[in-house]
Amino acid sequence: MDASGKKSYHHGDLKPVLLRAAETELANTGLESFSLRRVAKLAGVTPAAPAHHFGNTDGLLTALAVLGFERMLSLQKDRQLLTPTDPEAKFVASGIAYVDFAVAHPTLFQLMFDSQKLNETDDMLNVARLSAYQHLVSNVRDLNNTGTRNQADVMVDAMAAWVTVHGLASLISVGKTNRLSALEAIAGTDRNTLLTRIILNSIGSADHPT
Amino acid sequence: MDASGKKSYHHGDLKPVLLRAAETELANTGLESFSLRRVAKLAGVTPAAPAHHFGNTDGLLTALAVLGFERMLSLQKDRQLLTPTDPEAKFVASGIAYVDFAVAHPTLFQLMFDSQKLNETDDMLNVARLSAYQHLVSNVRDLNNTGTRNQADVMVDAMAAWVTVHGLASLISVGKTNRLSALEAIAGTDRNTLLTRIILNSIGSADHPT
DNA sequence: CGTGCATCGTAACGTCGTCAAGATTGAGTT
DNA sequence: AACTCAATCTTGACGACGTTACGATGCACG
Repeated sequence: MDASGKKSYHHGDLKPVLLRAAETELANTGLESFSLRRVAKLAGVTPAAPAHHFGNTDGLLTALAVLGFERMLSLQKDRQLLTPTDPEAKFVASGIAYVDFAVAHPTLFQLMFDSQKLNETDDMLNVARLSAYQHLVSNVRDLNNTGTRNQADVMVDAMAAWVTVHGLASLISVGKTNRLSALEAIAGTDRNTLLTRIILNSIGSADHPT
Repeated sequence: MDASGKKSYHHGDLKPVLLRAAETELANTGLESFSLRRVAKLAGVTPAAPAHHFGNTDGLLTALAVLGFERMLSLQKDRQLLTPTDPEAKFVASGIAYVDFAVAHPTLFQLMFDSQKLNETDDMLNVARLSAYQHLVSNVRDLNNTGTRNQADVMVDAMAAWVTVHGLASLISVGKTNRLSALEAIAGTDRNTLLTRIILNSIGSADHPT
């Protein structure tokens, strides 16, 4: 578009506009009813325009998932900067950020982890996933106070922590959109206390509060 | 149909046939590309036939999800019958059955927990979900050896266990269809040992092997 | 000032879910 | 045993969907 804001034949920077429109479409109608035509209408272009930038719908959703992974990772890192240097506290902060991201963007979280429409051969996607995973492993590696000696134990602990945090994020976030049973206990006042206890238990940190 | 197996105008018991066809369609093409017309073609009827039995696509998927919950719960109970009377062993067996079901039927598992196409007001669905949840709570309640005194602690432990098992099931099952990073360590020979350790950690059972 | 090419619109195709209306059959009644 | 009627399934159609081929447009570059 030109400086006056009027639309010309060539949009100019349609790509980020399409990504933003796709995110609102995903947030509004969910993943399973995602419509590319509505995204195009939201962006003010015809339904065939996105094909030139993303190939097809899967390409657009894959690019959106990459953005999601990057944003989730940066949220985790930002949250850790507000945390004391205690490695355990940083580890927990990253896990809670994981959950908070899933609650804030449930359908995007579902796209990132549960969708079959993602282009698995996409390099950006695999890089984003790998760096998110490496951040987790790095956090677990810093926790060499308990019993994480060799490489295998670090991997097992990282797996256990990831699994627990992902289960928390998944069940709580779908409880936002759908209606699951009796998960409001975690949404109570001492939410962070509860989450911390569950996350630390996953790696066998032997502290028994109460 | 009549005794000779020929199809008449009235199918007779189309409902279970449609459910079986929907399950194979779900297993073949996944949840996000599920096609009701293909289900009808698989069942040998026209695309409008399912409407008389399930209303619309969401109704069919909801009925299929109910079947999934019932089958998963019976698998958990069957697995527990092959387990010694130790409450902790029974608890772990139920969790591993949860994971095994998700691995055996990844798209059905996704439909049951992550889909937005389910009719949340359906009574059968809510009954099936509630009974599955009550089975978990009952199992956790039997573990009153560690520190599960009052009702609140039982609920928190049940939540923590569910979250961990669900995270395991979710990440491992999507690793079956998609391609996730470095989750094959759990699929090794000592898989059950690893799963047991992770599940028991979730409820703060303080045993440190290795 | 042209020219080439990326960008976007137009028009169309096949598939999708769903609905209204008609055909068909089995079950219940007398 | 003949009739009635409601349930079951088909037919035909509608709008929305993703995708493609082809034409229009205009920016970057010579």
